[in-house]
Amino acid sequence: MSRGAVPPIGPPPGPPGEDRGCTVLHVDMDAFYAGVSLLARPELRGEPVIVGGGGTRGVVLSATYEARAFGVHSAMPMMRARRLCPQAVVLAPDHRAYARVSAGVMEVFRSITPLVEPISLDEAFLDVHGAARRLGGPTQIGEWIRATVEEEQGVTCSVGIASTKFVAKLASARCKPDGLLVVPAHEVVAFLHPLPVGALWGVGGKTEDILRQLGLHTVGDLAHTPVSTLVRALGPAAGAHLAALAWGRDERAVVPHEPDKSIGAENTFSTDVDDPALLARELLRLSERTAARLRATGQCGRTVSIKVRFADFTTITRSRTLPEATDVGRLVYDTARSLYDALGLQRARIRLVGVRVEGIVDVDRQPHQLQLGEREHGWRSAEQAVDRATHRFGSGAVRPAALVEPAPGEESRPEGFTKEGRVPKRGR
DNA sequence: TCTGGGGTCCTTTTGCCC
DNA sequence: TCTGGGGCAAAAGGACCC
Repeated sequence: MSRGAVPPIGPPPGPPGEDRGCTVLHVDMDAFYAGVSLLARPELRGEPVIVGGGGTRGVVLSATYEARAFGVHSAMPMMRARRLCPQAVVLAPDHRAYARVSAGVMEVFRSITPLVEPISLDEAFLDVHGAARRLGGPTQIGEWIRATVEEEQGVTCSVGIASTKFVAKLASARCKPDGLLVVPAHEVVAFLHPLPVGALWGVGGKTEDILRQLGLHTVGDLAHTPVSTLVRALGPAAGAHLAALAWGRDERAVVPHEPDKSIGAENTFSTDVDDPALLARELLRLSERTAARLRATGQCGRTVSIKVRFADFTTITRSRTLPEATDVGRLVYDTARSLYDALGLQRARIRLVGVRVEGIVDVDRQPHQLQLGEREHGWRSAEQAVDRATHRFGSGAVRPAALVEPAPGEESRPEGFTKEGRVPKRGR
């Protein structure tokens, strides 16, 4: 580790004391996925670069600011992004690199305070109220984080500092890229009220439409609307929540670790599928993947749900709650399959299927009742053996026979056997 | 312009029990 | 015996976030 003890940091810049009471930091990496991908391709620095799924149906995961200048942004369909910026270099995502850099960045945060709440790979809240005396004020800590992250990981980030989470988040968005912004408590309302309602966390396209029809365009408009009007239009939870946010009120604390509520996997086919055998095989693959993740994290869950998206993008879900929580892929699949069969679809054209397990608890806190026959136990042992083999030989080394058959577009060669025909080697 | 994959949270509907 | 309704949990859908 090149990093020694945290700071000493010099005297605070700017007006002294402006950041007093502003103990929440929101750190947001700038164009994170694109930035990390460029670490391996430094010659592309300064060029428009788009990171996104290949295929015909991918979307933009991230784009450099040079590409954003052409109107490209994340979640945009790749087809459109390429049309907007044909000269952009398109890179496939490298999730391992993102996870590695993210872990390094989170470690920088945790060297400041244990109160780190990761929101995603590229974003986190920090509560520095306990660190301030030791390390200097929030602004100094923010500047130290920015310098250290760039030095150690080669990517830049922006830091928003405020007394509440959501104002800190808006602040980091306002100073992007590569900036830092403090919003002192006495300036919160003046900062918020000119912003468009869509800037608020929780206001997406639909809610924005509803608010616009009420003639509400800015956060200030929202603030001066009776709560009862907002509740009628948006429901009790969202209405009351937005009314509070519009005046800068946000009680949510920085929480270091939130337990999982659900774990799942889904897949959009490269072209719509109506072959029942292929759909069943995909459900099996997704069930196995979901259960393997449950086992890897020592968790199990009681409700299995499936998601089916049709060619016209309409989406349905179906779920069933089991008598007992499980982490057994076979049981997840049997449930998913029975939910799917109950739909009674006659060769409908399907775009996506997904499998999810909800109602998650730690496996050692789940009382296990012995059942007649205990078939499940056999599957569980078998799958744990598969986990061990996967750990040693790599993913796909062992899998259900049904999954060894090629999926469409896949060559007739099991995963784990590479193009060079190499058999996976032991260990390492 | 044709929409990924991982999630969380909220609302409404439905079914069941009393 | 039939009906209404409260309370609850599960199911389903949808908005939203990164």
